[in-house]
Amino acid sequence: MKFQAIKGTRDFYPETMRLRNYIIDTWRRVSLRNGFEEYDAPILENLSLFTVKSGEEIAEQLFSFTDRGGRNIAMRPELTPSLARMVGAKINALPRPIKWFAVPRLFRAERPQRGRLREFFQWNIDIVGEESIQADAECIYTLIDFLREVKLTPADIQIHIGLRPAVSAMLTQYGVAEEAMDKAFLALDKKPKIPAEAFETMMTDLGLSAEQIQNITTFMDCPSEQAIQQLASIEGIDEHAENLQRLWDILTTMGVADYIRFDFHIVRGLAYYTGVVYEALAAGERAVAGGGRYDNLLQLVGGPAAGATGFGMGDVVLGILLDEKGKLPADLQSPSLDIFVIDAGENTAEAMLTLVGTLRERGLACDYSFKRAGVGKQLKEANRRGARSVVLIEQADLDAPDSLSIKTFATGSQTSMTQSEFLSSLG
RNA sequence: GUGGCUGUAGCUCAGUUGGUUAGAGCACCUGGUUGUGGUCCAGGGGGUCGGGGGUUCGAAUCCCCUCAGCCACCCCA
Repeated sequence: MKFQAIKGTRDFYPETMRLRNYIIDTWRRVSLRNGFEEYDAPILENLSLFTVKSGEEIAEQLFSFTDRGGRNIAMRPELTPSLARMVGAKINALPRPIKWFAVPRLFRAERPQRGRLREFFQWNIDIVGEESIQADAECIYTLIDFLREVKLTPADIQIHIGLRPAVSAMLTQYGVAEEAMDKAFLALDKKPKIPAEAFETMMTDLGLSAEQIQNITTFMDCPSEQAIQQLASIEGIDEHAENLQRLWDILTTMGVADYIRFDFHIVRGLAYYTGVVYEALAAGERAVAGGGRYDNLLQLVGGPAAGATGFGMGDVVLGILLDEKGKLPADLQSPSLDIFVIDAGENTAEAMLTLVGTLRERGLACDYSFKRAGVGKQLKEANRRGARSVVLIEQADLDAPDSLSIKTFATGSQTSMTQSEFLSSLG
């Protein structure tokens, strides 16, 4: 074979396309029922839209090219800068609240590995212009609503919620210098995955004493149930602590608290998060979803001075998780047709085409065999094609008594009727 | 960018210490069961053994290079 798909990209044959559609259709359905509106932006953007936010080094991690006019063009690695651009252009004309979702196709020039490809789809949920924790709660609720929809239980996956300003204040209170803050966050992020000694070494390297490290460790390892009370020991974050309590109350009232836990290890890489941060984590997998509040980001990328909060969920890790947990719907295994029409009589080929046309016009997924074969062969094809029922045409005159036989595969039952009786039975 | 593992049919794999025309199951296609599907039976197509070079009388098998895939690290928007 001379050509193959580009590294890190996927061919979607019908079988895998059904999976992709299932995921995206579910994202869309859940978004809409939670009151979000869909938007999208171009796949191609100016390279500088991304470098202004993340620095020049980001250019190494995305696909870009120079067009014939000498402009630097990037294939978008994320959607948020485009969102900022779009919102910024019409900020005063947009009806509030701005609850938007998108399912962009994204590209990143990274080396592929489990759960990470170079081309993928990502569900984005964002609320712009609402500063209150209610907006964060709404996003997290929508995330959980999706998890429930795809049958992932609290035993399968948990949303770990952190609070970046509180952790920052805690680290300062326990002796971490301002210039060491980024490295301290990185250490906290890694802490659950590395040995305790390795974490202590990292913190010692930041100039912390054993006692300071112990204070930090004790704070971090606090159980979720005591996380909010514990915040009282940190100075200057009363407002954040109240927000976290409010978040808990909202999600409890809405009946999804069993999906969440507080976990201050969650700090999420880049520094632009300004409030709650969270990741949907399943055992043994990288994060299925991640997000938080980013009140300064829109302005940073040239957008309006408006607060925002939201999350992203990639299709790759999600697909792996659904597969391994056995949560993929069984009907993804085969194609589906409402009705397969079988030419079963003498000179009924033309009547078959007539009926197929009528059924399709009524909006039914309907097909027939290209081959003029025996009834057995046609039934075999109907079964292979995933038809729920078949209509056997017994007589060329579709209005004659018993001209049609209707057979339902699931039950094996079969009854005879005329075309008009059949059509009215469809409702 | 760094490191490890793996490449035989569309998929999962077998292939004896290097030895004749490289096999199986599944999938696919055709036919049969003589007007009723899933089962079953028979047959068929499909591989320059990832590619290139080398050793040898002879290489899927041994050596070198290369490409690809997977996994981990870095990073994670």
